[in-house]
Amino acid sequence: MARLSSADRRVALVQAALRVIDRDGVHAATTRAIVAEADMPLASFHYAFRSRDELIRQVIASVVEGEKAAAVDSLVPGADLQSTVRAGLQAYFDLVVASPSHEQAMFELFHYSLRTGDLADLPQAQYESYHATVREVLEVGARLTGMRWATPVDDVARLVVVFTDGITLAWLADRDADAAGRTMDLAASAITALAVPDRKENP
Amino acid sequence: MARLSSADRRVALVQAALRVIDRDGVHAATTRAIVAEADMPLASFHYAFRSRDELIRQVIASVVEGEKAAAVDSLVPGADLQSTVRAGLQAYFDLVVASPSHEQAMFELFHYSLRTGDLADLPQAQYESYHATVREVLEVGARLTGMRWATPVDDVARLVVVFTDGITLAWLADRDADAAGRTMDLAASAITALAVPDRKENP
DNA sequence: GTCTATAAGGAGATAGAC
DNA sequence: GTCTATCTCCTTATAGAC
Repeated sequence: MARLSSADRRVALVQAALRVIDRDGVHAATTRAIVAEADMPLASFHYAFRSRDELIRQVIASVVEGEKAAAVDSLVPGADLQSTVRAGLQAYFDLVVASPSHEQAMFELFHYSLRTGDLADLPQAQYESYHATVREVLEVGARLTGMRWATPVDDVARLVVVFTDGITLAWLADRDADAAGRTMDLAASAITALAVPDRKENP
Repeated sequence: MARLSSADRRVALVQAALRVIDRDGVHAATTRAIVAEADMPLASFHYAFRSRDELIRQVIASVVEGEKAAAVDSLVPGADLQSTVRAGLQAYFDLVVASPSHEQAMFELFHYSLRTGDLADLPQAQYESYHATVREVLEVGARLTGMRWATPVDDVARLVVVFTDGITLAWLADRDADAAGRTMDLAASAITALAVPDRKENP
């Protein structure tokens, strides 16, 4: 194997850290566990990162980007806005069920940041990114189904994230996919109720 | 100070642990930090509890009880169901704002349990307790305002917990109380939409 | 540049003195 | 019964050999 550049080493460590966190949780992501996962000697860690928290910061930036890509993929236009929203929620939920520990890891990273002085700026940025991403999806979804949001789209986006977080937590606790489905039905209705037909569509 | 019985010692340690967790997070709640908070020698810890996780189990049982009491207190009947629900959400949210790190601690304990084999049974019990408590409040709230739930009350209760969890997480991230208020407005509407006038009230 | 070896400190749990 | 002193293991970080 060729020697890695410093930048490549950082990327490899971030990916290894994410694998460890997904598998065993944030508290298990020690420098030793991470370098073992990346198959590197321990000293390489502090050659690439100043501290463990500097790596965690990169990990969070990386996963937030990943969520953004996943959200955009979730837009599968349906017959009307309600079925589009319901399908989007289901697409997200399917990801959660496929890798529950990844979603757990997202929450753990969030709470770890809240408690860590050096990372205290991350939670706000994380949720701003979520809200901005969902807002874009909402705008496209409404346009594709001839609707517009009667409530400020910022507030609708926040509501959607509230739903996805809450639905995820409840399912992580009881693994009741049927109940989660019923909550998503209610959520899709509540979200769709905030839109009205777009008059500009048929002038 | 008189010597404490074994049972009293357990209670004192659980309360001390909760104070440490609220203040500094679950990861900071080491046996040493807990006995220091309780002003006891280190060895007392393993005299009262077999392991740290056995204490954490007690802490979770204790805080879940606390949430139950708080939820019942949140029932302040208003003019109609919607304002009653809105006031209940606000009462909960006021508690979050008053002690954010306590609500953070609840989430941390939840995620810690999910990752810890010995405690893996707790998250489900924790959410069952939440759902049961909210269900009772919902039933009383509907009755007091002459309404009944047209959707199974179990599903409504789950939706309410989804809202409170999601609203709390978003506020912990951006501390935007105005945005949280607008989400609570939307939530109160969505919840109230699931109830209908109770025909039996005026036979 | 890279890695072995080690420093320095914190963790849970317990042996054994009183 | 109670607590001091300690055991053993694991952590982040770095010094210094190659």
